[in-house]
Parts: sequence; C-alpha cells; structure tokens
Amino acid sequence: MKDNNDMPGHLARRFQQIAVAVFLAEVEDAGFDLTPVQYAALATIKANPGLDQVTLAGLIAYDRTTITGVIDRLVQKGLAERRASSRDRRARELEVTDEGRRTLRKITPAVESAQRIMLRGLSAKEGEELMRLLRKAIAAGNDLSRAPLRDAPV
Amino acid sequence: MKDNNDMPGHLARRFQQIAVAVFLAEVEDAGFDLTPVQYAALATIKANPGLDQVTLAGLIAYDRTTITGVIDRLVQKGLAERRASSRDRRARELEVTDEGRRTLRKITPAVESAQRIMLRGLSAKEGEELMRLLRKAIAAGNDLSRAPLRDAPV
DNA sequence: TACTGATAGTCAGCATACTGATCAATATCC
DNA sequence: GGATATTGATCAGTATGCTGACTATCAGTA
Repeated sequence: MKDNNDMPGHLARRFQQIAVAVFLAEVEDAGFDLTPVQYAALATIKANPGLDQVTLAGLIAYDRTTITGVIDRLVQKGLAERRASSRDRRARELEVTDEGRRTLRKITPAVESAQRIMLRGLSAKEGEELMRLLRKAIAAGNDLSRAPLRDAPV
Repeated sequence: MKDNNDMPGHLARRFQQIAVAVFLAEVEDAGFDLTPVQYAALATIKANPGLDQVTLAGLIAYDRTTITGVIDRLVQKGLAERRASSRDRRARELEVTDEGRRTLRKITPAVESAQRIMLRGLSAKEGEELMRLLRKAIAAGNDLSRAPLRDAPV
C-alpha cells in the first residue's frame, strides 16, 4: 500500500505546517505578534482601503466566518478599523490605522525572510517551479473549497 | 510590492485548504465521516499496532497535544482503542477495532480519489514533480515546526 | 408598495494546531 | 538508594477554518 506520508494531501499539510511555523518564528524574532492570516488581511486592507469583509475574504481566499474573528483581533490590536458603510448599512468598511501601516512597513523583512526559509531546501529554480505547480493546481481546484479566491467586484 | 497571493506561504495554505475540502467531500460522498487527520492516525495505528501516542505523533508529524483530541474522537466513534501500556504505565497502547479496520478498507477508494482530484490541474509528470519538490522542501524544514516527522523508536 | 430572493455580517458548534503548564511515571546520575 | 532530569499524556488557552443558522438589509419585481 502507498505510504500515507507520501500522499499529496499529507505533503500539503506538512508544507503548510512548516510555512506557518517559520512565519511565526521570523515575525516574533522581529518583535511582532501577527499570524499569517492577520498579515494577509492587513496587507490586503491597506492595498484596498474601505473594502468590506466579504470582498476581503474573496481576495485572499478565506471563509467569511473566519474573517470576522481575524478582523476582531486586528481591531483589538489597534492595527485596523471597522466602520459602518454609508452606502450599505449591512457592510463594514475596513481601514488600516497608522499603527497598522507602521507595523506593515517594519514587518516586511521578516515576512520575506520567512518565504526564503520555507524554500531553503530548494534551488532558486526549484522554488520557482514549486510555486508554478502550486499555482496551477490551486487554479484548477479553486472552486472546490468553500472559500475560493475571487476578484474584487467592479 | 510582491503580491501577497503569490508568496510561497500563501500558496501552501491555499493548496492545503483545497486538499482538505476535497478529502472531506470525497469521504462524505462515500458515506463516511472522517477527517484527514483521523484517517492518517487510524491508518498509522493499523500499520503499527500497539504503538503509543507520542510515537504515532512522530510518525505522521502531528503535535502530541493535537493527537490527544484526535484519538478521543476515533475512540468515541468506535474505530480505535486506547489501553494502558503494561511496559510503561505513563503510555497508552493504541489499537484499531474491527470496525476501524472495516472503515479503513472501505474508505480507501475515496481517499485515493481525493488525491487525484487535488492534482487534477496537473499532468501526471507535473504531479510527480510537485510531490518531489514538496518532499524536498519539507525535508529541509522538518525541524522548523514543533511537530517534526520522526522514525519509530527501536 | 408588498413580496421574494439574495447578500453582509455574526454566532454557535466542531475539529484541527499551536504554546505552555501540570501530573504521574520512568531513567539517569551521583 | 535517592535526587534530578526526562518523558507520556493531558489540560487550559488561543487562533484558524469549517458548516449551518440567523438577523438585518438591500434589490428586483409583481
């Protein structure tokens, strides 16, 4: 029988497990307390000021129920703000605070370092190839999870 | 600035997210209720009858605190048994029940189908290459997470 | 305008995963 | 042999992620 440890699903979990551990270690070494999800959300809010939570979720492929808690914690840390939208009273408009902007700026080297470390076993060429194959596999499976990547609405 | 969605860490999370969704869907279609973690644990117990929880955790690279809960649920579903060890009274010896054995046998096609689906965007050759690169990256990063893969003790 | 359906956000509940602590039992070392 | 260190398992606490349900609101239409 095929070794369980050699299945694609298992390898996916292991790589993700290492990626998260490396991210948290690098960020903590740099003196910050931010998870991968929180970083992705914060960076995406900064790039799209005033966007609502559902759009944010789509842009980074998270479930909207997860985003609620992530934003809670970003707000609680003083890095983001959640305001009622004037156009649609159901929606919340998200903004990065000055403190959030400062954090994003200072944390970038740690984030980039983490990306290098998680690929440290591969040559530059192999790293590129791994990313290409992951992108291709993900594109084909995008609609298979509850939280597919979506473009921002017009 | 580099697009956040194009970082290795993000791709890792997305691929893992899709892999889990596909696994759960295929297994549910086959009439079973088992998570990827539960499946991996059950299959590994079957292949190593009587092993303790720490060894199990090392064999599939899970944190031992996570394993406690996973075994709780396997026991509660009647698929595994947890007995006090006679050699070491701190340890628990794990066994698969007849029901667990039956489940493993019947669930295999769904698990294999899930592995194919999560790679459906890639050619056979590309799928092999993706797995090779993941294995290589994982091997280099094995010690970077709290739950590295470990061989069984002698 | 009243009805219907869709959408934004939240919540309860469950299952990973992690950190750090604790307890009981075993190993090791002097 | 007895102090010390280590180890197996669990627990409390926190943060993803998911399903399914619910409320409030919006949009389209008869």
